[in-house]
Amino acid sequence: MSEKEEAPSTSKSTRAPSRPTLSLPPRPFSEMFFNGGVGFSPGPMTLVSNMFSDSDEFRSFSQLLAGAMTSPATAAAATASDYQRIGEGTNSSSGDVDPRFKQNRPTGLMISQSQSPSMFTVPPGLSPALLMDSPSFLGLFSPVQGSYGMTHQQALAQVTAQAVQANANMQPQTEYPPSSQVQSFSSGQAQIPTSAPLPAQRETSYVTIIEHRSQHPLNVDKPADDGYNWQKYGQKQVKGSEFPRSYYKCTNPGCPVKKKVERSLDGQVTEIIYN
DNA sequence: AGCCTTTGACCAGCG
DNA sequence: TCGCTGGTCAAAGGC
Repeated sequence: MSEKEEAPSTSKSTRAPSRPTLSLPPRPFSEMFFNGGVGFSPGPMTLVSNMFSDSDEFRSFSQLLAGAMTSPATAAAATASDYQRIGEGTNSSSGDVDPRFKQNRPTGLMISQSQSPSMFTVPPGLSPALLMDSPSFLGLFSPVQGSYGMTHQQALAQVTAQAVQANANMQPQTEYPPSSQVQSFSSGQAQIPTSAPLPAQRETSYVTIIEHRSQHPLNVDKPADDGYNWQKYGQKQVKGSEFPRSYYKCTNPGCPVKKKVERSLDGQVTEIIYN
């Protein structure tokens, strides 16, 4: 049961003890979402894109997440450190970027972008299930009332939306775990492929959020308790990633959601991708 | 007994 | 066509 398999011997340089920390491009994404001004039907991409625009209401996403944590086990901070690379790929100013971005998870990002149009990631600490009850989002996002019985795309959109709203709803709080629990949330701005027009159709939208966070020992082997039941169905050491990637699927009846989790040896969740 | 994890094998996509 | 890689399957075992 060791949550720790063999440490990937392939690792280039031992894990850096410290996660990249960037200041977060804060913005009341809740406003962006709900008052975006566009009577819109934002896809996850749009949502997240808005989410990470600039603002100074929040200093870091970790704060948001911290507030969103509903249980100690999920208290954590996500770092959007990789956001910067999202959609940006290697074009543009790759030169002024922390090398870690390129070294640590270039592939993850690429995968997220290109392999699964409907894929998106959500900070693990969020509680999709909790958000299920969020009328505003349901109404906003889709006419669907529940998470099941909807299309895969809808389910995806909803989970993302919920996660997003969770952040929005929780943000008022300012109390979050001490620094030991929350690593400073690094982030850049979420760079969504600019070339990709934010479509009216959410079918094609996708969002990738890579998060780094401190993980409580208790929850080491399981994905964040987000209200869904997850069954692990595979694990792989992915090339280009320092840590093994675990594959989970939602075991709730009719739930099409799957997620991939990368977790470091010390239990830190390094990446969660819902799709 | 049922659910979940583990893990090797298999398959598909891509260069 | 072949090898690599990521994702999934399914049997076995544990809790």
